[in-house]
Amino acid sequence: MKYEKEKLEEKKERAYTILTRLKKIYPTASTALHHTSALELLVATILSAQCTDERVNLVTKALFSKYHTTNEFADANRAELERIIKSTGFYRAKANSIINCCKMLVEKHGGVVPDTMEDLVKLPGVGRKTANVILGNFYGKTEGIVVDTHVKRLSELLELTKQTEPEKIEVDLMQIIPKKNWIAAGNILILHGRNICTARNPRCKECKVNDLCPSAKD
DNA sequence: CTCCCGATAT
DNA sequence: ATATCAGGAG
Repeated sequence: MKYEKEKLEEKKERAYTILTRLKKIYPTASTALHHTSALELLVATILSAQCTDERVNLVTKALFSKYHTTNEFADANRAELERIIKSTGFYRAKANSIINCCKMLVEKHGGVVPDTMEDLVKLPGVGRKTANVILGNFYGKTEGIVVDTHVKRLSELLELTKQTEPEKIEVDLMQIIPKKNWIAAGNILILHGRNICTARNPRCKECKVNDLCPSAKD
């Protein structure tokens, strides 16, 4: 709890310095999930739960060559869909989410993926994390910050928040990061989490912001 | 809080 | 063997 007494302004400045330095390492920070439409990004993001983006891209390559429209996903053969996405884990729940989600898109949104947080989180299998990914990376809208397992871990290690619940962490981050950087911030923290600040053996020596991290080890 | 769940690195 | 991977629902 090194930064327990840190003032809000100081925390904002530290966060800004951290993100500015990391931005230089990851200049083109954007989603690593392959997609050519909002629908594809939605499906890919649903599949990304507790699974590496690398594997998601492998699966979606086959998946998107078979299913193209919201209608096709809504009417998909459940067994076949499950078979294709099986290797991403949670495959029954994910197949359910994809099918039910696309059914709602067809029934209530004319088959189009909505571009507001309000509508997105009403979709089955879609929470704030998934909604923020779509809003930020496809529609160029910033209604929040993506808080996935990486952003959660780094925010806690860097003591940018004392919260442990993703939604509360997001509120804290939104308070200390300028809105125009919300999208980039999420993508940068995710990349740094994958490359350097890993969950198991974080490579703190190689970390360019270890001097600003109370959890850094040598 | 638990459950969903396969693949991979350690 | 075990922890972890772009979470969300009940």
